Amino acid sequence: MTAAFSGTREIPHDREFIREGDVPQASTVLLSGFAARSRELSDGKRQFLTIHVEGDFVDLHSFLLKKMDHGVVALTRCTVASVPHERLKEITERFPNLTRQLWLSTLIDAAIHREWLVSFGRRSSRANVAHLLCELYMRLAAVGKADKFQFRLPITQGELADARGMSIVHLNRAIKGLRELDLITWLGETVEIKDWNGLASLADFDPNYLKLDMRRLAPLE
Amino acid sequence: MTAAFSGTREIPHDREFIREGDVPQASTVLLSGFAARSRELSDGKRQFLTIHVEGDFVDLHSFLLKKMDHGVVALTRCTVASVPHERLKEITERFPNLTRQLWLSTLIDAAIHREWLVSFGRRSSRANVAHLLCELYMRLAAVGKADKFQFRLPITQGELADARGMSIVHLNRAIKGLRELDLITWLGETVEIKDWNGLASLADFDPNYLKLDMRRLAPLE
DNA sequence: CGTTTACTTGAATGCTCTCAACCAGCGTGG
DNA sequence: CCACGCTGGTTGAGAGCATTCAAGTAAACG
Repeated sequence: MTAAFSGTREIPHDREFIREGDVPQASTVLLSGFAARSRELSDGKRQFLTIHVEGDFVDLHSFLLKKMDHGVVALTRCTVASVPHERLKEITERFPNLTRQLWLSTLIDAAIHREWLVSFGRRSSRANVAHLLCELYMRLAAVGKADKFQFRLPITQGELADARGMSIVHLNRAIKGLRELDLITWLGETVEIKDWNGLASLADFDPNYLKLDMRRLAPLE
Repeated sequence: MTAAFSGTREIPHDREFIREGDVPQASTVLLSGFAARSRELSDGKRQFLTIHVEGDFVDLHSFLLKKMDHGVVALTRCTVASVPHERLKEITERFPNLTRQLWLSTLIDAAIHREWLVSFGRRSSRANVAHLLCELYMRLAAVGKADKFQFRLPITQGELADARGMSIVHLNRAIKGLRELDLITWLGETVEIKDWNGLASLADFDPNYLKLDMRRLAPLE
């Protein structure tokens, strides 16, 4: 049923390919690259709401929510595919199992939001950053893009700062802190977690919320 | 189809009636009172993830996510009803429309999470509090529990602080700031928004995310 | 090469937290 | 009836955290 995808598209780096206020007629799956859901305030400040990795539906919720309450920006070059909402409607009419799988996928998005809320509200800046690294490692490993506690993270500190709700400078110092604690190394674009247990315990990280065991990599196969 | 409710229950004030780690066999609807989804960190800090008002499903996501990644605590005396997951399963097998309605309800939860993320990450403390007041006013008005820019909010500043990711003292000063700007009054348990436009513009509040027009008050009628 | 982009660091400012005290209202028990 | 203790709200002060501004470094690119 890869026929559910109507052709793939390349998105250049830095392009906001879905905009707040849009009413998409199709939902978009990220096939490669990194993207972020993004919200901008009237004073110009930007907040990312999730970082997406390959295999993620970036706006499945627009199927029912209609109008986008945030944009989606390509943090790297991305390739994406679309699933028309009409097709999703058919699925919900005829395939309850698949429907629940799609629903589950949006529920995991919400679980990630909740974990970020905890990070923003109650974790120290180091723990906040540590938590994101743990999350990304687990999610990337689940799609074969991380291994042996290493992964490529080709996104800037400015973008990471927008993902953590902090300033660039402060994010930088938080990373420095993690390095000084000997928890990670970060050379160029590759992150290595030197001490997973240490990092996870600093971050109070429990991977259960990601439901990696329940996820199907390609929900529409 | 109110038969979907299997009897109502009273929950005393302050009781955590769903706990992190639980695997509920039914989902719970809040029929009256205030409740909050709550997560506790190992150092004892607490973060609320949503405040629920009457009419809300507090853990519909447990139908598919199975294991709770947070608790739910009664902020006031509450009355709740349960919908067995078996019943929900039937609905997803037989009633696509209803299924989409339930799915939508969890998508709105996620939209609220996103708005909180923006508040925590990028809004000033005053704007953060202002945004919550705007949100609660709109949601309470939608269920007939707010009117003429007034509503009862019978929850403590300690609880509000946990809902905003800040300390009690700082929350108190943020409220003080809103009072000094002549945006609100707050006498005992009743909040009055004296200047809706002022409050909403300080908070950068746009009610679209709540999808009040799409919501059915009782999704199971 | 010179320019640009990203990372890093220092310093000053301002925001937020903790600690501590005080006040008001309320319910309890004497 | 009043004294007491409890809870919740409010304020002050100091310490610590995070932001901004600014400068310097390094790698990437035309």
